[in-house]
Amino acid sequence: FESARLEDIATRAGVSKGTIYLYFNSKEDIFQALVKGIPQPNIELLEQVVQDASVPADVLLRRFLTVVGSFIRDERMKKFPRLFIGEAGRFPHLADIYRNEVISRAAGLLSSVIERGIREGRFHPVQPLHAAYAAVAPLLFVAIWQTTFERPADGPFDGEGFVSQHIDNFLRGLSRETQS
Amino acid sequence: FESARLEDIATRAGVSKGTIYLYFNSKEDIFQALVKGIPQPNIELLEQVVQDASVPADVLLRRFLTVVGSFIRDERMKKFPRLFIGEAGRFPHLADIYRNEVISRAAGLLSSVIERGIREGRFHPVQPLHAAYAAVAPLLFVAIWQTTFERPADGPFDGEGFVSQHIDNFLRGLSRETQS
Amino acid sequence: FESARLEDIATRAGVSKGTIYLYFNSKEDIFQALVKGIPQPNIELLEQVVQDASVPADVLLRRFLTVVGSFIRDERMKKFPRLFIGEAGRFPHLADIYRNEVISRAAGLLSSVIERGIREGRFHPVQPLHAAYAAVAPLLFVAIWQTTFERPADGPFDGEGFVSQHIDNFLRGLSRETQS
Amino acid sequence: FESARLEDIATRAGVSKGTIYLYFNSKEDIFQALVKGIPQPNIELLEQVVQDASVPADVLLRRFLTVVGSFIRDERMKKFPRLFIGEAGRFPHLADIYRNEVISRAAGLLSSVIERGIREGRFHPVQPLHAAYAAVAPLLFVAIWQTTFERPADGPFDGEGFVSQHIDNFLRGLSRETQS
DNA sequence: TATGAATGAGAATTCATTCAT
DNA sequence: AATGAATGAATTCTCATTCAT
Repeated sequence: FESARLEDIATRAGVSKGTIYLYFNSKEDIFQALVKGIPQPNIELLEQVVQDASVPADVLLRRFLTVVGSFIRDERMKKFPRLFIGEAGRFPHLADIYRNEVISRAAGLLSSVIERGIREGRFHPVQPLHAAYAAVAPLLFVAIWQTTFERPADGPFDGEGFVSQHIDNFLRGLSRETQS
Repeated sequence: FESARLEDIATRAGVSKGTIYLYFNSKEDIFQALVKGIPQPNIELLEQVVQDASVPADVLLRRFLTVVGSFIRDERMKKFPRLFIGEAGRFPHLADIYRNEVISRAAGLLSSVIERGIREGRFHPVQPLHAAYAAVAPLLFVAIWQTTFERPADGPFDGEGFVSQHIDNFLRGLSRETQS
Repeated sequence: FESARLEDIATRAGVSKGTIYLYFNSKEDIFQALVKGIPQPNIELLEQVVQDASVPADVLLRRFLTVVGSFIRDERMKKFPRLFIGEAGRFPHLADIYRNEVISRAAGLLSSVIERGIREGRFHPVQPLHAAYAAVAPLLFVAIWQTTFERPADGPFDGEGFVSQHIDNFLRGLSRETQS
Repeated sequence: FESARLEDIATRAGVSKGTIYLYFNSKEDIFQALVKGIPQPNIELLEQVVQDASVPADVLLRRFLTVVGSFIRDERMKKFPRLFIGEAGRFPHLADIYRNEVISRAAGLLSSVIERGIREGRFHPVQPLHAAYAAVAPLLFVAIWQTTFERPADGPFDGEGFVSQHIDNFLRGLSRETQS
């Protein structure tokens, strides 16, 4: 699903152009279905992760970002950000869908964890939604980098190492206790 | 230059489509020139910021990110990431241009500052290039968010506040000394 | 059978698209069968109407046009002219079918009645085939008007009144005796 | 302009597909322009024909139908009825345009002449709009016949003779005085 | 006999690029 | 140097037709 060309999507799915239209009414429909089908179940999983109030906010935050980080390194998820950013010009409605169904929901969950951490005195008193976006941005960066800018000649980008270092660093910055 | 359609570029520049081809050989050329014209001078400025070895790495890092943060909130710069990500499908070479001339150079500079900070014992011993990307990702996020996902109904996104909080948090996470 | 799309035809017939091809080799075949099934029995009825040589030509003509006029206001018959005219672009052979099996045969019959009327001195000495077409044209007009141009907002077109007035007027024009 | 395929329209106009879109925004636009450009000036001419109140209604009617009859045998006009009937399925709006801008206006004019003839006692007291449609239907028939059903093998259809006989017959039927 | 998933040629439309003036 | 009319390859979508089950 990485290409925006309908014919490529069809080829990759092992069918022909026409077949696609048996299942979707338009290209926009396909994207809508992609969003509903792939990231949304993950978002629902995240909702459960967050609800566990017995876990300290910093542990929860680490867990949350780790889960998002591995989601986004999944081959199919990885392609979403670039796909939606690229098609946003042609189909502005798609950007709204991705924002409302994925980004805003994930950021909202994350922001609530951060808020709790602040209330509990574990986190610095930051603006929670901004912090949520800042936490997620490097994860999106991995997806965009690997699908758009990475070149074989560079050798592979160590997404896992990058994500884990980012989480460590982000949590160190957010937490009030000194951490060596 | 916000639109990727050649006709819009021409209209906006106040000339006709044909005229563009007197100065550029192709759309790719135009983008290359855009990159040379707008972000590159800024990159060169950053090169100078970095060369000042008398300034402690943490101060330099803050300075660097502040500068990049205000560059990227400039109306024209803001449009670049989305523009290049969007066109990367059709013209894969464009992504290379942006990567080589902007992202890699900025990340290289940043990475060298971080490396120095580690050597000087001020920063945690992180992978410097990864840290550089993680530092810049939220800044790119602002640009992509504002050009692709922001909706008037939400009220404006406070880019300045977001960037400044990110810099504080990032530096807190990277530095070895405790910071309240 | 009002739609020209094979899928609609199948749905309306309560079978699947594939089933249609068990009975017909092509869309052209279906149309041919449609013509055989619906207008042709009517044409055969008309053939009998015409054969009654004991009836004066003007009476016969009125009878003939009245029958055609009520045929064509039948819901299914009404759709034929538009259907064949519309498909003629893609399948030129379809036009031939409708012409040969319906129009030409009906016009031939009508023309023979007119010829007899002329021989009997009841009708003006017109070109019989032209007169036949001119007699039938307003009937086709009703069908085309109602299926293509009529809009609910106008209120319904009084097909019956139109046809009956046309028959009166046509016969008045064709007959030699003065008629008030 | 007889074909509904955009590429044929372009070829016939001596340009390429793309060029068409410099002048029209869509296929629907082309049809709209065709209606405005070709039949409308003729309708305006008819409006003047009708305004001459010094001419008896029967003379005016003959003049009107003769003019319409020669219009419709013009190569370009001839193609309109079939074009609009054929495309009406895909673009219902086009049928409205043709109806409102051409058929209804012409029928309205004709109907007013017939009304006058009835008031003057020259014509039988018919329903004027129905009579107008009945007068015009054979003229449309010529257009549809020649563009859809005529085959070279038949020899050419004598459109002129057909029209003139129809006018004679129609007027004989409509007028109150006996005419041999 | 019946199905319905799959096909692919064909149609409308877009847009980077060319070229005569 | 500048124009803008013209091009045609590429893209989305439709629909008659096929074929394995």
